[in-house]
Amino acid sequence: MADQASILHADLDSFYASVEQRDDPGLRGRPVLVGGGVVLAASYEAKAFGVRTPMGIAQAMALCPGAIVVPPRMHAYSAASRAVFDVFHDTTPLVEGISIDEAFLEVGGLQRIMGTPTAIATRLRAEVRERTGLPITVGVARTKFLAKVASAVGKPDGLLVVPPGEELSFLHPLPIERLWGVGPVTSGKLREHQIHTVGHVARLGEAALVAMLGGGAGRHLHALAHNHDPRRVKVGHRRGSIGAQSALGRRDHPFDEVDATLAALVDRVTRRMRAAGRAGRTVTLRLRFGDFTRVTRSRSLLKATMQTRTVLDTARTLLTTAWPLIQERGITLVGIAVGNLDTDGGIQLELPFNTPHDDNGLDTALDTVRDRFGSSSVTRATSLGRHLNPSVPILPD
DNA sequence: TCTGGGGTCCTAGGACCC
DNA sequence: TCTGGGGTCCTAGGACCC
Repeated sequence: MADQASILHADLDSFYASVEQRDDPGLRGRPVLVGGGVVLAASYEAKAFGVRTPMGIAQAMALCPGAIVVPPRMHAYSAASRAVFDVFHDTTPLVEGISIDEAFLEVGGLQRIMGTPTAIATRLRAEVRERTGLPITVGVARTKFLAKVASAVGKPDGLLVVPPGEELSFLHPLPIERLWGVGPVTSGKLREHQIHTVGHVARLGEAALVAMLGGGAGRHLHALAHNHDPRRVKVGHRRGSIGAQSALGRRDHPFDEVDATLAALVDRVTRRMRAAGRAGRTVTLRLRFGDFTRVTRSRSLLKATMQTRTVLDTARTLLTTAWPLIQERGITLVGIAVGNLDTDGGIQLELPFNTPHDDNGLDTALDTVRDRFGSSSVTRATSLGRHLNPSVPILPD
């Protein structure tokens, strides 16, 4: 681990609500709720009344009767996000975006030019405020995990630096819910065992945690409680799936209605895929029922696609197979996602194989590709499909 | 606390391959 | 004919994050 706290976690405060207050001076200093059915974001004035996301608007209004409800303006938030990320990129090339309003920045190599991480973080906050008009909190630490905890503790509109040497005394008194990966289920299990703070978790020992939570989660939490987090700030993150979903309400929904919703969702998703230039191979149908249980049904295609027709046909097949379950339990949400976005950018050749493992056919095909695109563009060949007419994607590096 | 829309990662069994 | 170890891919579910 580095000997200096050089990872910044920058996190905009109540992002959607802050953008609304910035763009409409009449909302400043007042409790603002962004959302329709549920609260997507609440200003700090509203949070002071106990409003949280994702709370129903009705419930939030009961807690905070003077709140002003604003419908979300996603385009404004995307634009604001881009402006903030411009400031990040002007600070360091090592920026890892995590969501629309959050990023990690590695500033360890910039000391000579830009000053200490603390100085850089201070300047970053001022610059975000100046250039975008938005409040932002920055946490600084040696690990990603701790930087993120620091920004959460430092909110709102704050800067919190955790120097090496003070890490565990900062971390251990915090409640277990501060650990990344501890949600309602895991926190319930831990609290059943009278484990309430991160310090408790740290003293517990890995074996006991693994027995309680399973291998993956147990080892993960043990490491975090000791501030062991070797992950570096990573640039050039590409998402692995693109999806859309829609809540349906608790009444009865005939097949045609669900099918029409599904078609609209597929249209939205494939449009976004084409705009991003990404093709995917696995189509997943997401369903939620009246009792709030969920299931997924998925199907992997032989070739990656971004075509509305292909995705819709697959989605419809999945919906039809799941229909008996839907009739039994009542549907309240339908969603579609296309994943396995990994063959995009490749060139696909359909080979007329007559027998499996026709290596001559494959070699001939690869020669064809080398002739057309140059030998350096052929870096990997995979045969998909096990018997007849496999399709062979040739992936450039 | 009765719950939106967008994602990520992990686990596990089964089919299939060498 | 019965057997092993090591691996990938697919499907499904679950927990979690913002």
